[in-house]
Amino acid sequence: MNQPAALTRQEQKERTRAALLDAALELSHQSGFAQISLRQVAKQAGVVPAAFYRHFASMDELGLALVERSFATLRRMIRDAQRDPDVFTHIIDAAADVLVETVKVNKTHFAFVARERVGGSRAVREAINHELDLFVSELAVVLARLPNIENWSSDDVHMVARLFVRNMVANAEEVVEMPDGRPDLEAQIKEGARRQMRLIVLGFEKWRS
Amino acid sequence: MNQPAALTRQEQKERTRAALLDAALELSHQSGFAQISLRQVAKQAGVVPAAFYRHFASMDELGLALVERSFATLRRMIRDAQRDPDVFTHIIDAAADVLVETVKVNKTHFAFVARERVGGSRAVREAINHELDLFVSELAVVLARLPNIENWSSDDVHMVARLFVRNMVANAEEVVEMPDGRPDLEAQIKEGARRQMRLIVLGFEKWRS
DNA sequence: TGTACATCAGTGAACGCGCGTTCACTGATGTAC
DNA sequence: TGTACATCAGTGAACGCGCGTTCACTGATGTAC
Repeated sequence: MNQPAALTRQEQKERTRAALLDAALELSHQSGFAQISLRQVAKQAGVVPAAFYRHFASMDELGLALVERSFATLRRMIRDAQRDPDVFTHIIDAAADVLVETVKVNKTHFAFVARERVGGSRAVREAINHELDLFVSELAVVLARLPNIENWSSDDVHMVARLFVRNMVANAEEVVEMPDGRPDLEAQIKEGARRQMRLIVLGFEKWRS
Repeated sequence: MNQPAALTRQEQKERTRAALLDAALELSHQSGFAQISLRQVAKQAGVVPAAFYRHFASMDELGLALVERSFATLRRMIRDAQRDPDVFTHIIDAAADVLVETVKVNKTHFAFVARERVGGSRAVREAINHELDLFVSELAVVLARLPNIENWSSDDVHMVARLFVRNMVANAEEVVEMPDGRPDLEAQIKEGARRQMRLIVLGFEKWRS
């Protein structure tokens, strides 16, 4: 009969930090990160308000940590999608499925990004837009390998990547706002995303810059 | 030498109401409507906090009045665009120009819509999304008259209208965040909007539901 | 293994502040005669 | 036109509350010997 291994100080600190991040994410789901207070976050995480300062200097700093965590999820999504060989043969159906599935599983992260991209504090907003720009560039690299796009100017490829990311963000917003237990709505959003992407891709063939 | 005509009670009340709305719009430009306080709005409008209640029961009610005012601007835009005969011959260039120009002139209204659409309180958010849905339907009616779209299903026309409105909102966000006195950036956004719309329209010809 | 000291994550009380809301009021505008 | 009363937009003081931040503290974990 061993004692349950006591946590080291470091482990315990890490847990509290994670609890604060989770608390902020959950609370901001209702009303937006900018509306929640340090005291609410501390209470939800089960610590006293002053303890907050052992982990973050301000709510803004916690917000930036959340941006980082949320985009780690997004990057994992695109990396997985690239590894899947179907993506290049059935790129559109795959993208629609992956989008809806990933967003559903990581609802809180996507909701955070969608909300704070426009409504957040300056620091949080800028961090998110920077990450989205990086994301557009990554997608542009993937797109540049597609048959009809090979010879486009890099400006044009970037434009298409922005068009896709915008619609991805917009569709993610819809999934996020979807009430639970409505598979019909989910199918509808997925179908809409698929059609929009198909329409855009149809334009590829005839494009002249 | 006449006395300057004294304002009637009604006129004076109307002025204060407008001052409160303007104050809220201006203050929310910095940090978002949900972050500003009733007291800040009253101060900026030059009245005592208690006077606020002679005009609105709460900040939420003022927010809904702002949604209404902002969409009146948007509706005027689309109505003007339809009256212009060039719109059907050069629909894309015209749309890009009208978009950028109108947004520039009505920056505060567009900024309000873009921000509060996702970041606002539930009531404000829902009011904006409802107005945007109406806007999509209006645009669908216009699009249905275009050559390659005539025979599409109404579902498909709606899908395209959503695609356009989404990109319009996204482009409006960019114009709103554009620093003053950067005509180069403005031209860049306009050109980007134009290309995206052209790409989408190219897909029209080949579309099979 | 045992002891003495150092570290430091989390505590709890206190602070001054801006908040939304209430209330009785004031005094200019409006109305009836 | 003049008078007496009614209306009501805006006032100013007061309230209780949650906020972010500070501070000296506690006591478990970590370290040196």
